[in-house]
Amino acid sequence: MARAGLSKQRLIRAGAELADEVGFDRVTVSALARRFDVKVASLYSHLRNSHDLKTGIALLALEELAERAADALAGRAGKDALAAFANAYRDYAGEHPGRYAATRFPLDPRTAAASAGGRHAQMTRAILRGYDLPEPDQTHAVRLLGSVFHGFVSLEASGGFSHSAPDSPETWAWVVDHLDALLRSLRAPEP
Amino acid sequence: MARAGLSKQRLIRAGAELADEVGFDRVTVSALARRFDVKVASLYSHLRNSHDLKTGIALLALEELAERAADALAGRAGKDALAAFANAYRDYAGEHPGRYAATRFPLDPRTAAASAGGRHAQMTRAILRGYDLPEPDQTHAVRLLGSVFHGFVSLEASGGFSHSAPDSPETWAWVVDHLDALLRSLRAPEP
DNA sequence: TAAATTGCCTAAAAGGCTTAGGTAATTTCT
DNA sequence: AGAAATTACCTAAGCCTTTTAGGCAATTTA
Repeated sequence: MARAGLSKQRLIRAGAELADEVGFDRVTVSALARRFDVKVASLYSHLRNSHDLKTGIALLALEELAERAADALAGRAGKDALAAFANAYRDYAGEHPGRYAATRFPLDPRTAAASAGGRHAQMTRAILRGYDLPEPDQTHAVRLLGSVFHGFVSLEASGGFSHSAPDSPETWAWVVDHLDALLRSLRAPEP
Repeated sequence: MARAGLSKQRLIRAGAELADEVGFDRVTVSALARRFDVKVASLYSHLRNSHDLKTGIALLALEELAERAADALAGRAGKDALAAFANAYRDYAGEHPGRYAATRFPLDPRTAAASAGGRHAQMTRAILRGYDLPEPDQTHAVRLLGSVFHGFVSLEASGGFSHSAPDSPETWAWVVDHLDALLRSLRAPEP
């Protein structure tokens, strides 16, 4: 009997595609087995359990998102960097809704520490460096940006903005604009 | 045999409690039946299906949250109203994490239209009235507030802010403060 | 080519969702 | 109050997902 050529990597990758197609919370070991035309139990040679699969998808998504954000940030500073970073975030969520949802999958502390999650915070701080904020404003600002980006993307994904003018890209630009203004207003005074 | 005295209302109420205890996505018809010491099939006289139960919990939560927000808003205006509204939101999510998660359950358009969701948007607009914003800034601002509140609460719930100083209530106050400043800066010029 | 490993299989248990159809408790009507 | 109608909960059964145990065949290694 020919083998299907499964591996943890391939399964996680296919799981991510499945998530984008049907939603992260509908990703199931069974559905994945069907996709490879293989019996369910076969997947358990590669995955400890269903939680393991979801964790894998989450880590993959965090990695991809971090890479996109890093690319977007390269060679930019100030508002330019802020906008590029914000767009990388929103675009990724738009193109890969299931993967984006996966980035919210709760990771146990050890896994989280080894994930790309830290790079996200690092990049946000890098953007803020251009605004030269004093502590503790900088930390507050990291959290504000995280909240706005995640909140916006998440409300947009659940259709919150879809039935009223102006359309949501317009609001997105407005939000980035005013976040920039807010951050500029916080610049540390010259010594 | 004595009856348990089930009803759709009671089931949804108990489902909401269960959600707060174990998480909204772990709310299950079976668990609910166990809680009432009744066979699973019995619940199907009161609920169409599991989706129906979750929808009910979502509607309950939206209702409760709207009521709290309305109470918080009563007799306040300007920054005072903004802070009270924001706190109502955050406090509710802190006290009732499962119910809060339920407010994000996707409702079909007809159900959503009949829900308390509309009142939330109305209240946000009421707060903004105090800032006297021109259109389309007002709509953008409604969305910004929604994004920040939801994003913050959601990141806080998933433990995003818990392992670093300053603590998250401090950031929350800071965020409300600077949102107020942002909104004030947008006030329509005197005619 | 024989031995060791690996990849996928069958089988089965446990738990969740849902429907169909039945019996006992309660309410309503006479 | 007693009969009739309704309601509340039950048993039974089918289907789906997760997970474990143990087996055989394909592949890799020696």
